Amino acid sequence: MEQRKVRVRFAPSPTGPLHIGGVRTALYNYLFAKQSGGELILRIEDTDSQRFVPGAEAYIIEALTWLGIRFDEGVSFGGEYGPYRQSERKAVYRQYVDQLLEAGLAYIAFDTPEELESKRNETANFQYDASTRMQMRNSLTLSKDETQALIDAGQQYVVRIKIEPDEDIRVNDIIRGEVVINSSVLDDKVLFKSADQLPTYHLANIVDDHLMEITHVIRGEEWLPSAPLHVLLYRCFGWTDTMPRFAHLSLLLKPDGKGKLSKRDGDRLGFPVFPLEWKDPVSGELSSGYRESGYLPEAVANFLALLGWNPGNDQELMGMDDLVRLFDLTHCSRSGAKFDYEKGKWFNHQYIQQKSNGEIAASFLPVLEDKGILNPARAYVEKVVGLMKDRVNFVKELWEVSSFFFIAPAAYDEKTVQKRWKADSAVQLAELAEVLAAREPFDSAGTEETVKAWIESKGYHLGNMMNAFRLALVGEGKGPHIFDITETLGKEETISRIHRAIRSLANS
RNA sequence: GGCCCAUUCGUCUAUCGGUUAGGACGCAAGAUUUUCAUUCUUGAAAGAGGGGUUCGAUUCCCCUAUGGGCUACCA
Repeated sequence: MEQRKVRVRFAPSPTGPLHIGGVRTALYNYLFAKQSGGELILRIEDTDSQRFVPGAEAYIIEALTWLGIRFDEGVSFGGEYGPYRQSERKAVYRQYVDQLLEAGLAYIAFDTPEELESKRNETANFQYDASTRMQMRNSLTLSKDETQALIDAGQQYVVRIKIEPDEDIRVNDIIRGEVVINSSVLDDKVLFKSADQLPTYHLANIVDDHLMEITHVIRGEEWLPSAPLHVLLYRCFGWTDTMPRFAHLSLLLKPDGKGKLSKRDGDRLGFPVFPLEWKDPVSGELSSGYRESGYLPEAVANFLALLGWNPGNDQELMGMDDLVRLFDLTHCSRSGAKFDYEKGKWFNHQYIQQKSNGEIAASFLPVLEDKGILNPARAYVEKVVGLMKDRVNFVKELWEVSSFFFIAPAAYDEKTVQKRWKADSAVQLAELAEVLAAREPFDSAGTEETVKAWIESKGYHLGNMMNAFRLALVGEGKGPHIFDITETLGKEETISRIHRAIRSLANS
């Protein structure tokens, strides 16, 4: 068999923001293409003029770019096989529809939507197929002249594929193995619509995949039932020798309950189901995105990759390079994966730890500005980040745990005061302030040594002393190592906070 | 309703006939620590049910149940 260069495509419909499941499909296509040294193509399947949403296409490109998914060809990326927007390929499809018509593999049907509707109502399980098409109004039941007359009269019609009954159609799926469906359960699907004079997904998909020399179709499980129809279409066109291999991915399911993950689950359960924030152009409704929620793209990619695939061992933390190297379609699971948002947070935590303090500080700066901390010293922010980043899942959470580094406590946590502020705390801290004033340099380890030696010489209780000290610096009973705090705050601020605490807690 | 796909800890999953059924998230406990976290250690936690095939089934086959998808002039 001829060795063709791997070419895969991600082919979304611009009907709204890209769903996280779609993002995963795009990611798998990307990983597969990269590891085989192949090409990834972005094709926009906008053959449903009714559901077109402005801005969706740009959203899709921005989202995938953010995640690090790079296309080699397609809408906005150029290439030799364009145009890559199906609405711009009308003439191409018409030509292939005519080819099918001439070969007698498809036929013209005049039945109106209303007629079909009433047919479906009066006949249970009505299906437009070999068993019923001879009772309908189409080019099979009408004479050639009658058909032509109707067309000339401007009568609207669709083109349907003529499926021969009673044949087992085999689809070889990389993930699922051989799937057999009898052609009798398939209906004579519409290939070309009268309403908008565009092909349906089925026709456009096969024609484009063939023309664009696609070698592997990696798509969602929702397409599995129509895969036999697609196989049949390749046969009708005589393209079976270059028919792509199929891989149908299991779906992403709701974390709780039943069904596949939907837009509403995000709102209901409080996590994003879209990569980027999206504002519906009509309703104005805002849907949250992973990017705006503080996720690192690497974390999202890693998390998503593992939802339905695994490297065959225990490895979980994988950067894009690792994923490209390890990805394997045969290791994709056949069953749907419930979306585990908690694990997604954990991945983000891991990737925050991997980033340098400088990088995290850069994304923390806008948060600080938002909190009124204008133009903080960059080195100071980086130092704080280094001390605090292992406590957070998201950059924005850094503020909650480290605000005391930027704003001296104005109030002191009541419970902590009761527990940690002893009768002699004020006196002891005042003495401590003097010891600190004399200490030079003010580094963490050296200061700790000095203070501990002093406490011991005075016979003070170490725990009581330190806890009161912490209360003075932080305002509550938590935080990093206390001398890391003093080093970061600096001598002047440290001593100032001690006096401040004494003033307001002296009577406690 | 019909057709198709699936079914291992709560969740994501490993196992490609023989394992004390492994890992991770989450949860619990302990250790470390002047605090809160982090970290580390430990623990609880699974083969849907029933038939086969086999010396032996989580693994292969069938049935049932359950879940999911599709069933449009939507993709």
